[in-house]
Amino acid sequence: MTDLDAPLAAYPGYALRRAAIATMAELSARLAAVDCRVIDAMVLILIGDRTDVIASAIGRALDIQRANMAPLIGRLESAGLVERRPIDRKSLAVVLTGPGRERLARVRAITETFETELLARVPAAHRDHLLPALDALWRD
Amino acid sequence: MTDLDAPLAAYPGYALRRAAIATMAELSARLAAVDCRVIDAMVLILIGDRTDVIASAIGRALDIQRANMAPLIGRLESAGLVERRPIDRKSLAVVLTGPGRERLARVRAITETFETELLARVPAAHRDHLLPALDALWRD
DNA sequence: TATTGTTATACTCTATAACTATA
DNA sequence: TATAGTTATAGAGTATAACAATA
Repeated sequence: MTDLDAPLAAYPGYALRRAAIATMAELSARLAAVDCRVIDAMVLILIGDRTDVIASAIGRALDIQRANMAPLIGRLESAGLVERRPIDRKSLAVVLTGPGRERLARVRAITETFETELLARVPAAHRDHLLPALDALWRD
Repeated sequence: MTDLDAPLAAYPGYALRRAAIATMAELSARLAAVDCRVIDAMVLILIGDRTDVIASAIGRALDIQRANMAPLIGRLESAGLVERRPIDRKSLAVVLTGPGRERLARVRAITETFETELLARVPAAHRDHLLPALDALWRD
């Protein structure tokens, strides 16, 4: 039967929404294998080897409200993946633990595979345009 | 200061997520002026002049669970924008009312402007590649 | 004065299960 | 047997307000 969403098909905003929902659902399913959510993976990758990253800065970089960082980091800490290290008497660095670094390695492997496959699904003629086009829509 | 999200910057999946969240937040803010959510706008545009569209079919087309269609259509009905017309003793067509068609006209105007501006923000060299690239990521 | 971390809270969105009724 | 509509419910995800403590 004819596509019922034909009236929306020409809108890049619609395609952007549908593509993001579909791909994030797929990534979410893959990260479940290592007990991580998409947001957890982003935070772990962002921290990496650094020992100077505070929760507020992570929130600003990923557009997560400061108030929502507390339970997020708390969950990662409860899972033994990160620890809070005092920088001064006000700020706490969020640092990966040993198990956190092991988890990051697995998260990186899943993410790299996912991103490679995502890009491979884009026809070659359009492939190199995707990232710059998307970046123009939110980095500015 | 250096971008804290540098370790994520090369991932198209990350850019896709950020771009979708940013653009949908903008569209959401604009549609609030006519008391519509993004999902409402999509449903109104999808229905248009048709009188043969049932809630389940809308759900399949937009990837909304059947169970979540009931309150969604109920809300549009309470707002006087749609009515339910029996097709047979099992199915109900969701049809725009007079006020629904007026609202749709305003929604279309906002959406067209939004989509035009969205595309204008993409550098010309990449512009025509965006929709086909995105479509490849979820239509298949 | 601005920033950090935190708690509490409310709202939206979404997914699942279960039920009734009809094609 | 499959589909349509509905209700109830639980889990994410997110936004706001407020507070104490420190830069």
